[in-house]
This record gives sequence, C-alpha cells and structure tokens, in this order.
Amino acid sequence: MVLTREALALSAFARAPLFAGLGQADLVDLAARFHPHHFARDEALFHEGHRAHAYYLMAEGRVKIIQTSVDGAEVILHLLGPGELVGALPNLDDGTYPGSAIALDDVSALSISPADFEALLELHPRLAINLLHYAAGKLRSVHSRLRELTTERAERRLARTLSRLAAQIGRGVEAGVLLDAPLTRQALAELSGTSLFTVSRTLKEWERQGVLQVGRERVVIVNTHALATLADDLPLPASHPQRPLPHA
Amino acid sequence: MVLTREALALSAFARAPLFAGLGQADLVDLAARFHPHHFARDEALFHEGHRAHAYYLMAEGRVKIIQTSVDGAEVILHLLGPGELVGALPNLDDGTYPGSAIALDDVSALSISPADFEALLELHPRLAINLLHYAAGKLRSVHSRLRELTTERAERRLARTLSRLAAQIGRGVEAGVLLDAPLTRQALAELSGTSLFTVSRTLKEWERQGVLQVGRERVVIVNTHALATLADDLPLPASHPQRPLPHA
DNA sequence: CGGCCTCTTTGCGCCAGCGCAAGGACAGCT
DNA sequence: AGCTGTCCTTGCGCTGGCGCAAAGAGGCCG
Repeated sequence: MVLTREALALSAFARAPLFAGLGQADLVDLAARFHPHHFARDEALFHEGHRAHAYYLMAEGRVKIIQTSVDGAEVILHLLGPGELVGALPNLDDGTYPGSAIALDDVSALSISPADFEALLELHPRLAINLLHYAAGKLRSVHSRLRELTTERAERRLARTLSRLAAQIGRGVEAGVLLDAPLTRQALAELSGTSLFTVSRTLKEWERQGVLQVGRERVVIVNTHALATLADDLPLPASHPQRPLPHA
Repeated sequence: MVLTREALALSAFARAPLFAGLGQADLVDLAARFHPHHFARDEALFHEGHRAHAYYLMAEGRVKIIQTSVDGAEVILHLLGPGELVGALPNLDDGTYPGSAIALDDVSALSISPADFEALLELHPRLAINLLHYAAGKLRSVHSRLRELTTERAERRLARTLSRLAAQIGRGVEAGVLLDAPLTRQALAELSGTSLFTVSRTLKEWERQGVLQVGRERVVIVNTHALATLADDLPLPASHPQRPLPHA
C-alpha cells in the first residue's frame, strides 16, 4: 500500500497519542518539521552508540530496537509500530542511540532532527506532557520484563512474551490471534530472554497441547485463555498449588 | 541530623536537576505544594498496586523500589536518593504504583498529590521537559540492565551492579569506595538478578583477590579498576580472547 | 554479659536450559 | 524443477548457579 505524503503524515499523527490535545494549528506546525523516509526490511534506521541525527515517527511497518553485547548476543528492547516514536526517548538523555533500530517490514517513517524536536517540546508543552506519559508506559513495561527475567522461568517468560505480543501486534484471524510480524524463533528468544532452542521446543510442546499453531516466522494463538494460564499460573515443576499473597 | 522544614525543602530542591532552569518565583510556587514526611527504616512509602495518593521528592536517606512476583520473590528496580522523585514517573501512566517503595534508612521526603503534580506540569513546561530527560536516563539504565540480564553471567552482572552502586551511592573512605547504604547479600542479589548464595560466594572470592572488603551489610571497593575489568572483560570460562564487533 | 535475631558462609546435590551438531522444511529465485 | 539460503527441529551432553541445611558471625538490647 502506497500513501501520499500527506496521507502518511495524517495517519501517523492521528494514531499517535503523542499528539492528543494539540490544536489544528499546532499540528500543521509540527507536520512541517517532519520528513518522510522509507526503509526496506532488515535495514537499520540507526545504530547503537552513534550520535543521534534524527528521530522517527512510525507511519507504516514495524521496527525492533536491539542492544548488542560485546560477544555479539542481541536483546530486543522494544517492538514499535505506527504512531510510535523511535529513537527520541533515550536520546533526551545523552544524545547517542542506546540501541539499534532495524526494520522488520518495509517501513515508512517521518524523521525530525533532535534540535527541531527539542524546539517543539519547548513550544508545545502539551507535547512534553504527552511524551512523559508515553515514557511512563514504556518504563512500566520494561520494569515488568526486568522482574520476570529475574524471578521467572524461561517457559513462563515465553508465555508472557506471546501474550504481550498478542496485545501489541495481534491480528484476529480465523484460527485465533495471529502475531502480525515476521518473528523468528531467535527473535522470540531475544524478547523472552532465553535461547532459540528453548523457544522452539516450548512452542512445539504448546502446539501439541493445542494452544498455538506455529509455522515459519508465524505464530497463531489458538487458545488465548490457556496461554494466559501458562503465563500466570504455571507453577514450579513440583509445587505448592498456590500460595496466597502475603499482603492480600 | 534534623533540618528545618525550609532547609529540607531548599536542599532537596537544590539537588534536584528536575528544577533546573526554573525561576525563583516558580520555585516558591512549587515549594508551597509539597509537604514534609518522615519514614523509619523498613517502612513503606507506598505499596505496589495501590492507587497513587502521593509522589515524593527525596530529601534525606534512600529508598528501594521493589516489585514482588506471585511466589514472593522480589526484584529491586531502583535505588533512589536525595533530589530524586519517587513514585511519580510510572504513575503518569495509569495511576497505580507499579512497585513498592521501602525506606533503607531513615528518610525525609516531600510529598505532593498527583493532581497538584499534574497541575505543576501544565503550569511549568520546563518541569515537564526536565522530567522527560530524567525519565530518559532511567529508561536507558533499565535497558542496560535488561540486556545484561539476558546476555551476561551472574558474576559479571554482580560486578556491574557494584560499579553502578559505586557511582550512585559510593562514598570515598580510606580503604576505597564504600557503598553507602545497608545492602544485604539478598539486596545485591535482587539488584543483579541472581541468588543470595551466589552473591555471597562471589563477593568472598573477590575479597580473597583483594578487589573488595566485605562485611555485614557493607561493601568497600578497594580496587575499582579490577572491578571494572571484571564487569567488562570477564570472558566466558574457556574462550576466544575477544571477537571484534561484526559491524565495526 | 548472655541471649536473640538477623545476616552470612559453605558444602552438597541437582536440574533447567544452554550449546552443538545434524538433518529437515520451507520460500524465493532462476 | 532444481538450487540456495534461511529458518526450524530434535537428540544429547554438560554445567552454571540455584536451593537447602546447618553452622558461624556480628549487632543490639535488656
């Protein structure tokens, strides 16, 4: 699907809660500072550690934000889709990209220079506040992942990752909820903090149990409820059925 | 040490980069909306899941922000000290505390109601922007921890945790850098994503090597450089010396 | 000074899940 | 149809580090 520049901008702005509460005049002012770009699948919008030269507002497609460790292992920090801002948040800190952004699909995005962006923030207080709320949401979700990583087992983390993805990029299809992005086992491993092998084994097991349908770069959640159960109730192998919360 | 209310407010405001760039008149306006509180060690400023009733600006002491998982395991998300804001950030999202805040010391803090706080943001755009930068920094550090947790081994994570703590709450003493907070092995475990046992063993080992001095709820970093080496260069047990980055 | 409570150390067993290797399946291209 | 490259599966061995239990070491208080 190809959109005109105006339509692109419009749809991106309309979908972005970031711009909620701004007047029409403000929006026009904003729109003038953004420039359209296109990226092919697997292309990088920017690289970890580089000085920030542009922020992007996603219009079409999805990107992953990854961090790479010295020995080459990757972690996916976020998946971002239309209406979301890429690269801006962490850069307000020190001006270098803390991760790389890679296109998962063909991506259309609107770029803005850091200087222009900061100027916008000064000019439109509403924007700063919206962005603050957005950042708060991201923080919250990253906090949850932190907790899961340190306290939960790989299997449950994977279940949670799938649930999250379903909410974020799920699309209803006949058999259930399709995760609407090309996710390899490797990518799922990086999202859930485990290895490609464990992901493969676990997904297969769940397919046997009728919870999922899996294919190459494709997961359909057939039984959402069963998955939620796996994510929330899945006990330790041999365990107390459930301990009530101490401060319940 | 006991401070007058005014002195408390002054010192807290002065230390908070949050209030940088605000005029004297603005500061007076702000100060009027904050109310002093005191908490004893181990007391909770607020509890995970509760509706937010107040945010706090730290004046004296330190708090930990923790999340608890269903089976009772805790993770420390942040340690916060004087000049930092407690509880506000994640609440801008949905209004419930995503973690509990527990005093590590005796704590003096200034509270403000969420409504007043949001009003301040509207009134003082500078404040929103400052807060945004602050949130960006937090995001960045949490991202690093996420990456470390999924890609690095327990020993190295612990080394990093100590380095971070040294920068954050370190105090120079004769023997080296003292971590100036009552940190049990358990707390270090929750910060570095491992178990109390592994922390104990590893610290002892490093003490033998002369990197640290450890005691009950007490760590002094003797050889900062050695610790940094452990955090950054510590290779896999039997390993390639170092692989250059693929896209270097 | 003796008792208590919390924090810490250490030996030992065990298993979740990582890592490799080999083979299979699928998609796109010519 | 055949080729090629990428992605996925699965068996197998191995180990980091978790978890328990029991004993030691400080602090603190009466």
